[in-house]
Amino acid sequence: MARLVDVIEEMIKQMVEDNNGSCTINRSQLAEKANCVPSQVTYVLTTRFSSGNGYIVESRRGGGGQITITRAQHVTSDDYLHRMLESVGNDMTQQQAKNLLGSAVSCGVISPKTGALIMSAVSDRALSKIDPDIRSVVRADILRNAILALMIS
Amino acid sequence: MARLVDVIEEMIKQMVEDNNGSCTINRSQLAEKANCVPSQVTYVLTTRFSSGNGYIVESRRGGGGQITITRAQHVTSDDYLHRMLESVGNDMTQQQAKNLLGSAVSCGVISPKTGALIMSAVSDRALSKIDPDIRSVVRADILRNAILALMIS
DNA sequence: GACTTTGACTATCTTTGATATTCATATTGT
DNA sequence: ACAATATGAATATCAAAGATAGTCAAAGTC
Repeated sequence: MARLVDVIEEMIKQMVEDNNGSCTINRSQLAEKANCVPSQVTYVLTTRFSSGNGYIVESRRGGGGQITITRAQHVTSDDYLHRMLESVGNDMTQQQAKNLLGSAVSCGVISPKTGALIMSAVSDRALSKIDPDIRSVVRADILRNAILALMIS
Repeated sequence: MARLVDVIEEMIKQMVEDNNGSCTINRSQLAEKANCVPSQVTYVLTTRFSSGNGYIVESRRGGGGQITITRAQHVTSDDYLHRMLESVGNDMTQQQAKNLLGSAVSCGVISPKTGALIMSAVSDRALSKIDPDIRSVVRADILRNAILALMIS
């Protein structure tokens, strides 16, 4: 029942933490360990380790190819918030928002309370009255404003 | 004949109460158990578990999708810490400690920074020099003392 | 008439696999 | 030797299939 994405996410995070904030993996090997196809690893990296989530991912193909995941060192909260702001695109699903805020919370840039507050403000429930066609766009708007408010205060 | 809404409402409330004020369900499974269509569950959640009713509902679609219902109750930090203290038994594994602290952090009772600090203090890594036979017992001791310190401060 | 029940359709997230792209190294032609 | 090419070994991409939950309107019930 455990989702593959969660398993792989946890494996990578563990390796990063166990190794001073950075780790290098072999995609095929990790896929084998997690018992999945290699592209699943790529999926996890794009959905859970984007720059918006505070990680830098570099890779190389070909013989001896590899992927390096580094937890970004954010000098200041302001810096982090700026990057957060940039990573909010034109639209954003609930899940994407959750990931983004969760990362900010786990980095200590915002408090859990603040994270929960913002999350509740951009949840599908809070926005249920909005036409689903534009909901994700509205969510992105609210999120950008919230982040700006954090930057000012 | 009891109405379906009431049956489902009761089932969910029971689960929430049985599980420390929060439970996670699978919509289809619950619908099957209640012998109804899945959307009926959604209907109950909207009409009986709205934020106005003191509940927070979060959900996720897709594979492994789920719905989490949380009773929003006001518990003082001190209450929480007391319960935490009680739940630390005679011994505690690293994972149990992680779960306990994670919950406290996500409830906002302690900051992520504090959670990480305590976790590092009771990690297997920190306690590696201790005989594995008594490690879990020592961990529980440290944890109890740490929680007491939080309560006093 | 208000609330409940149902089900077809939609939206979102995950998993898989086929194909494309890139890189290192071996091979070949001159 | 050198440059060009072929080969094999990785990773990236993308679309289709699968798995859930949400929406909405019509039908049913009290």
